[in-house]
Amino acid sequence: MGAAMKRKPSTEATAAWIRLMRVQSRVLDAVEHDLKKAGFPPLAWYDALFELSRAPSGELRPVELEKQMLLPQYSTSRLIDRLVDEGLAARRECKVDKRGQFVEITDGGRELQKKMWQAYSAAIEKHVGSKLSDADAVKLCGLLDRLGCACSEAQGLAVRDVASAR
Amino acid sequence: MGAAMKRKPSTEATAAWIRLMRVQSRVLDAVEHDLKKAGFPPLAWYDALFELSRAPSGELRPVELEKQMLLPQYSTSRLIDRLVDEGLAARRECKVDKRGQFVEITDGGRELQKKMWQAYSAAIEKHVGSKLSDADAVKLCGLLDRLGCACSEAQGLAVRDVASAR
DNA sequence: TCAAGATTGATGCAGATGCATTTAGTGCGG
DNA sequence: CCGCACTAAATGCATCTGCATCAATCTTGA
Repeated sequence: MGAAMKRKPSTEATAAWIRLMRVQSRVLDAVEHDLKKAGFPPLAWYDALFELSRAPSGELRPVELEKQMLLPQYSTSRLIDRLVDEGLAARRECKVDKRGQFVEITDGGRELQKKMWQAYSAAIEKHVGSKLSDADAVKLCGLLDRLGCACSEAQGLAVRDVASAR
Repeated sequence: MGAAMKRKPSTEATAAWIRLMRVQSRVLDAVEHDLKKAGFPPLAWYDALFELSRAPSGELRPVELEKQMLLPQYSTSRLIDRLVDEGLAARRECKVDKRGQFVEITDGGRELQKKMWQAYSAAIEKHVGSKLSDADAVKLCGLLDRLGCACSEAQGLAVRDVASAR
């Protein structure tokens, strides 16, 4: 493994990289914009509420949430702060490990999650679904999955459950 | 166009949306990480230097740069501040429109852009190229292009030129 | 049993971002 | 020529992020 292992990407790979960055950015901006226009908080709040809502008893350890959401630890900690400030979640003590805690979604949190899904799903349909046949969406998934390394586990779950999330 | 137009996305579309977000985030993180580990500034600096370097005379109006990079105005303004602070670009007055200015890449800027391309291209190959055949990369491009609305113009250029950028 | 190390979560600080507004200059219609 | 709407770019302010570090607690192994 010398300096020679720094190989150059093909034109095709570079083009795919650029598309991946640009298209994701555009689509995400569009969806976030729709959500904000409808008066909702950022997508990250939805993701957190969704993960909490589908957890047993509606509660998770921050460290679990962190893994699900692929966020850094401090970022999760502050997101929880905000959810708690807004009454969407509550911190509960963890008896078996006093360092830790549980974060439990509140009724208000569940309600917001459901309301957001209305707008969120409409935005996905508008910015993704309407531009791609189901067959093409499947092809796109397959190609993207090859780029993500070990992302299939958490991802697979999320996909299945999001789809049935209402 | 009543409330009924809020249609629900298919399972496939939702899965594609999730993959697009997660995979992009992972791949971008990986590439940015490699770049940072090699001691380089963020990718946005490269993009700006690249746009400047390929512009006629190596200079652009901030408003042009903004359009190329799909960044908000204030963000471009501050990015230019940083490039100028580091001696990678210089602000030059615009005689035909005194509100405006030109931003010109310096020799140091061109040099950094080239050095970064070494690490950047290696990272693209490592995180994208090596995981996808050229044919699959082309397929991925095609599918992604259908999600991005009018992104083809600037994108097409960038792709062609990035590929020949050294 | 107890010290060393690992793990959980919070936080101080510096820098970045988003938003609204400001400053300066252009160009058009009257 | 002037006023008014418009565009270019910068900036004040609040918030958010990343990084390093901290405090508390748990676990391990001698």
